[in-house]
Amino acid sequence: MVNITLLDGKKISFSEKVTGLDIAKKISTSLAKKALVIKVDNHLKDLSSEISKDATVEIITEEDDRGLEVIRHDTAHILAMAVQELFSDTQVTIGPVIENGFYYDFSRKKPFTEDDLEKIEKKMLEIISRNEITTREVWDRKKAIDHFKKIGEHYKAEIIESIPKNEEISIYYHGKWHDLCRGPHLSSTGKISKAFKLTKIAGAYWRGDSKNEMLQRIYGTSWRSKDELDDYLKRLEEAEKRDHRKLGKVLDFFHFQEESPGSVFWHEKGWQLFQSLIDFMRHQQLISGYKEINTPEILDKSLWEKSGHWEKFQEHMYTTTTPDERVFAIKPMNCPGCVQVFNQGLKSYRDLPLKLSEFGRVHRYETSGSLHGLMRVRSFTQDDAHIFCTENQITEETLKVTKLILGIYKAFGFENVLLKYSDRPAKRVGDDRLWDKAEKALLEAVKATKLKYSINKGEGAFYGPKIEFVLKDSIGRDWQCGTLQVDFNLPQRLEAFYVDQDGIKKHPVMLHRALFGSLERFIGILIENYAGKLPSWLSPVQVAVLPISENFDNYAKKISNELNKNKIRNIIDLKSEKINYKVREHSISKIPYLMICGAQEEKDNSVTIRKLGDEKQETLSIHKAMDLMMKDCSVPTIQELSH
RNA sequence: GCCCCCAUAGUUAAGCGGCAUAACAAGUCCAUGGUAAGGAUUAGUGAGAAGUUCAAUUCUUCUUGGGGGCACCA
Repeated sequence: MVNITLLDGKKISFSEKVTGLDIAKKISTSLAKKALVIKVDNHLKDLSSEISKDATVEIITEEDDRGLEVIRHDTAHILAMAVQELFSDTQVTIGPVIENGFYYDFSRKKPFTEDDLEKIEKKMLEIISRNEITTREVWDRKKAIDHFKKIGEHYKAEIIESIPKNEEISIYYHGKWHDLCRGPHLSSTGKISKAFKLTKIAGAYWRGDSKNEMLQRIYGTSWRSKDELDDYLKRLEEAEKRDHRKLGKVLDFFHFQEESPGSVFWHEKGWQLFQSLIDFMRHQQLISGYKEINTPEILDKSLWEKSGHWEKFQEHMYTTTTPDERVFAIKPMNCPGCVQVFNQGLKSYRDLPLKLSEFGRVHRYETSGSLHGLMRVRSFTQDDAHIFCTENQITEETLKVTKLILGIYKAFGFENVLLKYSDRPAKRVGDDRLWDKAEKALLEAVKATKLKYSINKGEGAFYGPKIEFVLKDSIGRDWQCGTLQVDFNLPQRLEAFYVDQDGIKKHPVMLHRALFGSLERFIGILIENYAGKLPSWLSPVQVAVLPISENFDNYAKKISNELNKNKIRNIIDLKSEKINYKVREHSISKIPYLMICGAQEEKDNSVTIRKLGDEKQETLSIHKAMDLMMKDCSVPTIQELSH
């Protein structure tokens, strides 16, 4: 007697062992048709797997996301199958499910081409049509290793060797083709959705290690139906339209060029945006008790040796030798410079916490392949600050920083923020006792924020553990922006002291923190988040003044002057084009307000305002128009933005 | 850094082993206008280096930069 409990609590009894399919059939024939896999006591299993003792069973169909994942996994399998049918010189390795699809890594001397992808897709469709039956076998470990070695599948043999001893080695057959796999799988290839597409070819290291061979990865996406697939492809297209590199060019914000790979040439408009963000941040920091400083870009090698950067960070550092043969480094971080400012004049415990902020431009040599528009550059500006405090102040100061960060992100509409806590890396400076202390203090502070956090082992900075503030952008990518690090090391190495209550000189603790992280990256994220349609306070040009014809140029100039007086960033378009043309042009360049000046307006000292995205217009007196602009275009505070 | 792909006018693209195209943008002229492109006209182009060839923008090699990934990371 086998008693099966279904998810809704209903029980079905069978006189002997049953398969998942039997159970589905018992419930309804339509369910049996739709069933893909089953979940037995929390383990996903094949539909054909036998259940011989009482269990809780869930029948999973394609409507379930877990069902879709199984479909994707199967699609990855037939991708491998198709590739091996077409290209016999190919070894298979791994092929997992990822967000929206799957990939499979292959080892083959000759690279796959775009044309190959089409051939492979055709072959995959053929395999689905052949409706090959899936069977599962459990093999002896040694037999499996020998077998895969014999047929030249050395990667598979290596995988089996690394499977924990207590796990069984399961082999799946789809017709004659077979692969090592944990499963579960659909009962035949005919059940696989035809709504898939192979999307790209890429290189990927075996086991993700750059020391290993580079394999060829084929990515694919797969969905329940053609409609879902088309939807997905459309979403990708939409995301592409928001690409900050494209918009940055169209909106005339910035450019890159060969002579300085990974460094931004900011154009007038992009730089204005940059300055608006700094204004915003400067004001917030002032309210929060920070003092702004600025330190040199180039500092003698000896200081970097002292701080530990020379030893631990050199691969990212630009250096320069002067005609007198002194070696300098261009700063990759602001901290050593900041400590020099702290060290001027003896500090008392009464001065702590001392918060020194700096909009510091740092240079880091990054590998060429990692560069990506504004998101990953070689020269960037941090909204950096170093908080010198006592051990007892760490938690409180961390909470203050967190609050400030969340407030600032929220002001831009980023409400989805995660924390990542990273502890000591292999490459580090300082005594492990100090690390124990720093990690404990920071982890406590993380817990005190009551935010969701994940732990990244060994990913801290070389001088201290860190938390990272990760936000999601409009196309679902995670970006690390803010960061906070607890540092007991640099104050010692760079001889920072304060005099405590008891009259004894002690080292302060340093909290390194950045909120936007990199201004450059943050701007990239903002452009994509707003699809280029920046809120008016950030928009580089806030108003375009458009005369209806040349006859009203002078009146338009008067309006423009009025805007200038009120510090509203505006342009005036005196081109001899029709108003239709001008409205179109400036709408495309995403200027928040258009002010139209014609006979009517000149007559009663007014302007007609058209807001970006609206079709209606409103005629206001100059006075009222200026009030509206000043209200909507000035740099706000967090408090104003958050409602 | 590694694998694959790409490089044509200010921008987006087309094309060809033998005069290099189009659209938009820019300039000039006409039109003087009321909310997403008025008309005419002018000028402007194959990343860099080497090779094959009678002839290279086109084929080959290298360099540089860019893109998609991997690795690395703010």
